Amino acid sequence: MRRIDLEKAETARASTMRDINRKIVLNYVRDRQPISRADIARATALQRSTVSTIVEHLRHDGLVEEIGSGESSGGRRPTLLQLRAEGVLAVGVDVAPTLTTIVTSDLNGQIRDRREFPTSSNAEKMTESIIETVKDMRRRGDARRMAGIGVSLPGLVDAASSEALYIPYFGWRNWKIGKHLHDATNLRVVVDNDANAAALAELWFGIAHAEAERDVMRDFIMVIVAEGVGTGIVFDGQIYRGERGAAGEFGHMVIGSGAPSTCSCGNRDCWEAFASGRAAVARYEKLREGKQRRSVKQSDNKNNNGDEVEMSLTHIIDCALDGEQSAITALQETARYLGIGISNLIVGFSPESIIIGGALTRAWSLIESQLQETVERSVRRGLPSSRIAASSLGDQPTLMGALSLILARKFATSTAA
Amino acid sequence: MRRIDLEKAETARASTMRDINRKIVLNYVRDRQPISRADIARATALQRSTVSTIVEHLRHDGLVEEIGSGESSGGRRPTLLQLRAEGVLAVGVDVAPTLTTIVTSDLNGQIRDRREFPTSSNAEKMTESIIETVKDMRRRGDARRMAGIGVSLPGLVDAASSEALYIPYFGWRNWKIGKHLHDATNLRVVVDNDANAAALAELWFGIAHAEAERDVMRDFIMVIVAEGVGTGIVFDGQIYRGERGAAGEFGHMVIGSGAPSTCSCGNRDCWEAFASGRAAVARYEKLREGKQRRSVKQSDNKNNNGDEVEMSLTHIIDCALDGEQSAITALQETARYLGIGISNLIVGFSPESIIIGGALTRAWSLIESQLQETVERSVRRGLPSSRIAASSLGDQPTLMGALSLILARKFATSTAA
DNA sequence: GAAGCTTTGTTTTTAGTTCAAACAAAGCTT
DNA sequence: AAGCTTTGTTTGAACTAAAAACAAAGCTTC
Repeated sequence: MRRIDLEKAETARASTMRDINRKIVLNYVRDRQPISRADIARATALQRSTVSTIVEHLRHDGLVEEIGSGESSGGRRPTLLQLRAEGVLAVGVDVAPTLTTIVTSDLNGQIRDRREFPTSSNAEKMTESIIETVKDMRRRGDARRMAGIGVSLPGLVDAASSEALYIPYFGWRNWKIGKHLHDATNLRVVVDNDANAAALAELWFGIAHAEAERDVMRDFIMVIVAEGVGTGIVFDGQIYRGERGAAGEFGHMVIGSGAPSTCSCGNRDCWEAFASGRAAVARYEKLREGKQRRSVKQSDNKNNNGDEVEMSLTHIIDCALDGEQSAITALQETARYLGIGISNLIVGFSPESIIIGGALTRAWSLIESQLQETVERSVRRGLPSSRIAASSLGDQPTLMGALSLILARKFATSTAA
Repeated sequence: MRRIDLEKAETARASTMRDINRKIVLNYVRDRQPISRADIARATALQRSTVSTIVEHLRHDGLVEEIGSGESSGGRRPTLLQLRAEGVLAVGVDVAPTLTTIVTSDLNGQIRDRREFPTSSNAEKMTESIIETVKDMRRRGDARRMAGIGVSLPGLVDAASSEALYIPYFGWRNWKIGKHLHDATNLRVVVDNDANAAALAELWFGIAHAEAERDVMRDFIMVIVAEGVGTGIVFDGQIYRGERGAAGEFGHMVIGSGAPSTCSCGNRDCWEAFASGRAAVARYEKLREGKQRRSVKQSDNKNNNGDEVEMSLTHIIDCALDGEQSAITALQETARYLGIGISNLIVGFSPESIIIGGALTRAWSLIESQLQETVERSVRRGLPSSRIAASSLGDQPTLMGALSLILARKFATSTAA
């Protein structure tokens, strides 16, 4: 039950009807491939004749293809259909504090080409490197099929204007990466915050997609824990962006006071100040009190390159996985506060699940029980408790997220009406 | 850009097209009344002929009527259309801790009939009283036009089964008010949490509706502050309910420790424990230290009738409005913590605005600046700050909410596709 | 005040899409 | 081999909105 937005609502005409049904059929092919026309007709309650004409269109557009016939169930054998994955290439650009990864993938999210280089703290240099890499991939690949470039950034992004408003890690402001990339390549460019992008990837390529039996998750929150803490909210199968695209900054919610580190916004009582990689580093340092081999700058100036801080979270996780007690303690204490924030989200949203991504997930085995326990204790009794899980997208959910910014467009319905 | 829910998606047929366009036209009539067919055609880009046939249907259904002709702009005079408000009657039941209000209204939300009685702490007695009142209203009114009964409750509600899972104020559990009301009246019954209901009212009958120029708010959060703290989330013109309808319990998010009162869930670090009417009462008591005329039970047992606690918030507000300093201080201190929670919501959602409702709003003039200031200080610099406003629905937003549960259905699009 | 222009609303025809039913193709069962 | 089942296509009907023509009613201007 939703209120119509009269400013944006589009009236239905014959083409609307067609577009809706084509999208539905395309999604059935994607989700249940291989599948026959008759199966689609049964599942959608469309007539077989209608499905046939729709499939004909989809084949003509190069999105669907026949792959021979299946087993007979007592009559004519069905003709099986699947996505024509090679029909579309997407480019994904994942800018993380230390490493920038650029890949191309097909419609199924299968990666075709991959490049990596260290992220520079100089925004102009980054713009150049990204453009160069994409151009090179284009030369070597099939440029005609490139549908667009998705860019995932660790900061505040205005998705509408494809502009990075503020990247705290490097202190970049108003980085117009979207415009630059578009001018250089003439491709569609979509830019978003890393947590939003990862949430989108989880929605379209995550757990639910893998386990065909389970329903697709449509309400969940993605929490990216690395240098900072970012959140991406998925509501009713859709990313929630809020005014000026600034939603999903739950990392800055107040959960107490006297945090071990400062937040990227300067406060000391944000969730991020308690539960980020930076917080873990601060705890580890305090535990080792001067004994630590590697000195770590407390980042309070913008524009510090900060590689050491990021390295340190990686380092702590390494030590913890090696069994070093103070590293384990630092991580578990961080996980406890992570749990408090997650409890807040669960209590407020009652989502189907909370998905954790980012550098911290490498220590998942060490922190999972602490996390579960904290949430268990904090969530109000009687309320349904949501599942908490590490991202199913491997170690780079944000990279998959960058691709999803382009790929999801091919299957999603428009926002109108 | 949303992912299609294949389990629920309905394919488009001719009737889908018709239904969409009828809803759009109906909403134009509602929002811009009086309006002519030609104006609707211009605004929607539908052909005048199409608008004519749609309006014919809407008139036949008794939802729209002609009210004479308007001014000519150089040609034939337009025939003006408006909602036929008497076509539909809705019943709204607002169960608040002290008072239960039952009203009927027309399609425009104009109240026609009104009854009130003190809320009893006995659930069965309440069921009876409500049924009796509705039946009586039905006898005296035009029963044929009654479209349904909306019920707003201060607690955890499963909207799908129309059952109150838990009403902390009275300790009621699994109160099947929906089923009982439906069995007794054979009308459609919709039950929801008070904050959700009030949010729905704000969406359909709130500020934006009154000021025709401004865009309709489609992303905001309703915060109801009375005995406890409840939140209703509106996202993309739609109430967000979450798993098992348990969303919107941000009152139980952790924002610190050592609150002046306990939360209805028993914890002492929930937002509600810092910012509810109960918290204000505790602060006031402490400030007056035994001097207060009226002793107030600290409610920690369920099933305490608790009228006195609710009376006390009213009482404190009265005193504060009379200029009593300790009452003012207690309220402002409460407002400060209210502000912290609101900051969290703003930072996380970046909604267009936060709307405050409930008993506390009577003290709006005393707390507004404190609230604004706290939020100003807490919200991260650079992020857009949302507007904070008292509900525009008078002193009973939840009553309007109860009506909206039925009325909104007449104009809203279905969730499908 | 009459002719011509403008605006509104209706009527008629056309086009696009799905539905429904019949048909053709291909395989299983007995 | 006959009959049944299943799949996919063909053909015509039904529904809806678009487009164009028309009718009604008012304004403007000479």
